[in-house]
Amino acid sequence: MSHLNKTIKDVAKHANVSVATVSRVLNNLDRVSDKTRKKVKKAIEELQFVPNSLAASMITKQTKMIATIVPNIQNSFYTSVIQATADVAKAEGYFTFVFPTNDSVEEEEAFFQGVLSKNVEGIVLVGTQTNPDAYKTIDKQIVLVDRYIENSGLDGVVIDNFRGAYEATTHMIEKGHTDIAILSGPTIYSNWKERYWGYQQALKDHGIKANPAYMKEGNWQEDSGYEMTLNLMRMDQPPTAIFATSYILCTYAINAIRDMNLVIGEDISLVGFDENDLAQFIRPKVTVVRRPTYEMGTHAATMLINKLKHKNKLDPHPKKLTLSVELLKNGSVKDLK
Amino acid sequence: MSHLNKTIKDVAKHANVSVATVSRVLNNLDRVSDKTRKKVKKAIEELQFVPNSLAASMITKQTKMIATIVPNIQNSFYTSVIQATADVAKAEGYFTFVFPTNDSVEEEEAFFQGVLSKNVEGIVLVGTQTNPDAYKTIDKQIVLVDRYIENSGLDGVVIDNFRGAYEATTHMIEKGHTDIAILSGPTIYSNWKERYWGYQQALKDHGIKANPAYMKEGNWQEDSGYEMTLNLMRMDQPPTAIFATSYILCTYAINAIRDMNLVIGEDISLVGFDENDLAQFIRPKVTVVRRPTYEMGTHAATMLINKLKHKNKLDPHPKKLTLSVELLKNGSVKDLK
DNA sequence: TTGAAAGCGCTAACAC
DNA sequence: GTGTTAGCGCTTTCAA
Repeated sequence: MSHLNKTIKDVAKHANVSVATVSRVLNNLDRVSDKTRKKVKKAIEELQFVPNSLAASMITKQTKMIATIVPNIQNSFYTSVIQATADVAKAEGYFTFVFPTNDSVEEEEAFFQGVLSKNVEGIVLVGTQTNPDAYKTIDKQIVLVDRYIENSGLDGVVIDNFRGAYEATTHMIEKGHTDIAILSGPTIYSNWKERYWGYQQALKDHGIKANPAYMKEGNWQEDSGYEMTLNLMRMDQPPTAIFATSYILCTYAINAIRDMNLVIGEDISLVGFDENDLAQFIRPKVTVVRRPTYEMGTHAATMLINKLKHKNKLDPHPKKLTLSVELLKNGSVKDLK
Repeated sequence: MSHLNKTIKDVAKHANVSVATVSRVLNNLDRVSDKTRKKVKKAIEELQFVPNSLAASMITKQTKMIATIVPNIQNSFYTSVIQATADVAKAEGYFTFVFPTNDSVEEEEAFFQGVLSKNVEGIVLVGTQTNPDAYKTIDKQIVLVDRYIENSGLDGVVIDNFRGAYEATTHMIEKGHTDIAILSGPTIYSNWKERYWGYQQALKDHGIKANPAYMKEGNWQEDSGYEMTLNLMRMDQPPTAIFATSYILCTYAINAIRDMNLVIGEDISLVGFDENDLAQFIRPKVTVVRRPTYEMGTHAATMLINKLKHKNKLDPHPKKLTLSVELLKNGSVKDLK
């Protein structure tokens, strides 16, 4: 903020009008004569005046700023969401703070403190918390993405995790697999929990007893998928199929399988989550549960901005929008029949 | 910005002190007795008061906000830079707007307008413009990343593109290759231009005449690398080696090569830029020019924030920081000797 | 159609 | 140590 910055006052003086008039021109308000308007615009031009929207915010109580909070900004799922919110925000004239929490509750809270004092109007949040009351004290509009919190009273955009996992597992079962492993992230989050449930339900519905040794829960971060896959394949009776329930887990599973000199779709069947470079590169392509990642972001951002625009007539009922998923059968599941 | 928000005045009343005292406590200023401080803190707690840092900004001329502007937020190079600036900003108490320009000058300018009115203090910029005067009117601290503009008077963080390309090309030549193609992005940007120069210089220094038909310039976006690779390999005399000068170009080159049923390191040699999932997955691993992407971001953000902190004693000489690169010889270049 | 003036929530002299 | 007060740059009544 340069000290040399021109103010509305300078413009007023330069154009020989009052500050009120300049403000009217700036905000395209009515009741300014064409002549005055032109005069003011010329002055603005000549002084290279840039209005200080912060000062305006103090009065209008509108900052046109939102925040997008995600665990990580290098995971392609989250970047897709960020891209989407950025696009929607751009179209609506909003500016977006982006913040990675590293899935740390402390980092998230610290950021909340700071960004709330900046008066963001709302937040698109892939949160670290799972407690229904966790975000109760945040007196801002919030839309949760991917990880929903039941009974929190918050709006959210999610996918049909249960069905995605159910269909993926059923697909493997129908191909003759019964020894099906699952690589999961932390099941404290709704997304993982529901995928886990879908997997279990599919097994149950087909009369297959779930084998606890085949169920691996890692952190979604980094390379846990690699170790888990190695461990699975080194069992006395390894699974014949693996369901890797995230983009990252799938990537690491593929790497582990390759490093063991096993062939996907032959020695071991694999179903992943989300399309990704690797899963689409190898042949046969990996069968994956496809979800509309970008659309999740656009819906979330749109819901948020709609709420900001219609603050007065808010629907008090929390809305959870569930987008459907699709099983892309690409040939990485061997037919055992 | 809720209308119900407490203000410093409410706190003052509640604690039975003046607003000045509350302000002092808030900013950890001296000369407040322990007793008063405690009283104020208690009031803040009880009222759940969140200070409006925008109001403070108006007086202090400090907003603690910066912007990170990149062409795209789904490319892993840029996310690495964003992650880095976010990390540095976080450590320094700054908040970061993130904005993708899609390499559109118009979008970039529109964003500048908006974000400048929000009084960001500085900008980390992978810009769309190449004109030395392009950013002259932006009265903010700017640090360029990756794409430097000579004679712009701006600071920047880049890598030694020339040397990286020179060494990569020399490596191929030393393995006996003379028919070496290059996949480049838009050479209007310094990074591509320098890589192109490095490639040409290496050929020249080894007495190899450059073949214009082997030099392909695409847009860095999307899939141009795929088409370019196909076209190269369909030539009457295709190259024996390809230098793909970016992470994306390399990824698409790999896909194209696979789709033509050619074997990397055997039928066609390949050198890429930046490590990436795919280049590291396939065997032999792709030889790449490795650059410190995250460090580019941390250096840029650190330079920026240092400048913001020491505004008064600014070094008037523009600083260009060049980080070194490293050729990771991974075996995708066949030895023709 | 325009201007004067109050005030958004806060900081920073300056006084006591 | 603490309080009073002017004012940051802007919008918004209210008058003219």
